[in-house]
Amino acid sequence: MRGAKIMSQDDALHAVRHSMSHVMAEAVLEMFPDAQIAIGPAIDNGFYYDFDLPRQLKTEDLEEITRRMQDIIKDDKPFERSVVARKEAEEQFADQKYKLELIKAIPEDQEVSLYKQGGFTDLCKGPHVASTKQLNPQAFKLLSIAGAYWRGKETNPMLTRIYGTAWEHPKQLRQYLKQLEDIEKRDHRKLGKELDLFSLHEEAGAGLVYWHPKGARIRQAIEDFWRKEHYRNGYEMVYTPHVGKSWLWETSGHLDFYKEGMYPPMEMDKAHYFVKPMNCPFHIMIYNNGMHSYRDLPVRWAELGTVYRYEKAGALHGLLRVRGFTQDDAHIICTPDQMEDEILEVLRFSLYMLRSFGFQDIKAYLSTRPEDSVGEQHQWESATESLRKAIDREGLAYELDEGGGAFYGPKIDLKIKDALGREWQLSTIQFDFNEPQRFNMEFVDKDGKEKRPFMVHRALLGSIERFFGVLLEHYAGAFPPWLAYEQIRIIPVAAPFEDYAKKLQQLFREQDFRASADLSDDRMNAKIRKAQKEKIPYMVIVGEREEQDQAVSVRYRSGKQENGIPLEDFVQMVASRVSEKTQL
RNA sequence: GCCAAAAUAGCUCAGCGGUAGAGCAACGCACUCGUAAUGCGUAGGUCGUGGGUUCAAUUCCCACUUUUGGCUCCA
Repeated sequence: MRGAKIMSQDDALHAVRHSMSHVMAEAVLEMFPDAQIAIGPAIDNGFYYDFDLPRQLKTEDLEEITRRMQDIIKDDKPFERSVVARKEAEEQFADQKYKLELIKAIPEDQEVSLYKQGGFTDLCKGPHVASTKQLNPQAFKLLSIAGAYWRGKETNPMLTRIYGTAWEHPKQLRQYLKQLEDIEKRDHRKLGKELDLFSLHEEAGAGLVYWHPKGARIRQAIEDFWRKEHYRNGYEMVYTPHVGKSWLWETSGHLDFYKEGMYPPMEMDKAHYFVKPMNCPFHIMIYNNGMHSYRDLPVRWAELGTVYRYEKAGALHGLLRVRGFTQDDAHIICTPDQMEDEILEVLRFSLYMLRSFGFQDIKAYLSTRPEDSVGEQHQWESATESLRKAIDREGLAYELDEGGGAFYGPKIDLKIKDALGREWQLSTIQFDFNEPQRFNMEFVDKDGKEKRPFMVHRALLGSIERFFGVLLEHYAGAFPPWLAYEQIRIIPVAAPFEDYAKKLQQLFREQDFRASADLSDDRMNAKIRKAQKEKIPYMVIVGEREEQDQAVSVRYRSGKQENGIPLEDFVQMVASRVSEKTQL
């Protein structure tokens, strides 16, 4: 389930949800006495239970399961906890292979507890509500049937998972279902279609994005800002090819470690060319093109580099998971003693960028050395330490992901929370101890000796496609004026004022505003409705009064309206909203 | 890739063994209008693709493609 939490998961609610999953398991066992049961925990907003069933479940089955659950709840069966010997538990679940596996996995020093309600006993740590009567038969809903591998491993059998949501009161359930609807309304795929921003075409290839003119305008606004800020922050832009011969990918190690993520090779002149899944080897080619003195470092090279990666068919999702995307990539190549400052600067820059787009709630995730990895231990330690220091200096909240780094280096990921409280990973700052060595990168140090530089990969927005999708949902399509594909729609109240409308359009365009006049033969009301549905921030409505006074009447996207604003005042107001990047 | 559901006009959806229907959008005509839909009319679909069953398939069955919700993975 992708869904935001409405309330913090207090223990009572957790017990309700967990108990609900047991009730569901009882109901399912009533229907399928031969079913194998796996696990059934409480999760955010609800619960699930995994089953191995004799036949496939249909959506209609959920109705019957629901009815049976309601009956069980009404029976007021107590949840009885008992602690049993391992042997006893194994006898109890003699014909439940998944449960037997779970029992074996319980550490020796831990007690084995069972929970029983009515005719159903489950291996379970608890806790549960005291009796099914404490569950509200009107405060839960079974949401979906999904497949899930036993213990999440692809090689294990696929079980049938039933998801449900459960609350203490029906009112909370209704609230939650309402919120699911809100999330659906904000879905970037829906908004992208409604606002005509982008499309995907099954017949032309899954996971490949087509940017329509309106979407492209917004993307341009993002990219223009991005370039300007990168130059300001000491970056240079580079452009690199989209394909490279196998030598490049052998050297980088991608063909060893990342082959399953790459598009298959193209053959030409007896050589294999691969479409790039990453930009780094190309940036390194530029670096290795000549000698570098320590005086030249750091180099910071950025590129909006479009890469292609094979994603499993089932993983594709709108703009959020695609097969071709543009990273706002950059590589920082520096001496070891520049590293700490560079990291701090990247982190600051990243936070500045994210905040500029309206994301205020930002959290860091620091990932450290995994078991299988390259590089010296002291390198890992100092790199990790400088990442941690930078996070501290910026006063960011962070979580440690021990062993979660890439094999080639530690990293910081930044996640933002959107308007609905959902978390999205955007920025990533990663050390790389692998490629500098593989490509034999060097710089000449003060002592005249050739040494190996440090390299950091970083993407601030992540991928433009993904970032755009997140932004679209965050604003529910109502982009702030600096990003809006059309900032001003001029609407004459009637045909005689079309000339004034055209004049305004010209004037606004000279101010670099994205503006258009609606000269269609719709009535004014219809034009307003249209502009409103397109979520255009400013509607400028003009008739006789405005033309006479060289003024405008403004209807804001919010519905608020102001009449008779002098033209210059309006221009100035919009200009300042745009430059300050504020809403409306 | 795996499990489940789905694919009908540009969009949202109805229909379901006898080769299709609505609303919006588009187009045409009339209306000339002050803050979320003026009226009337016209046109638009080999019902995702390929097989099969049948006298007959958009409808039933199979495969494929894609989408959706999960599992897994991740920018």
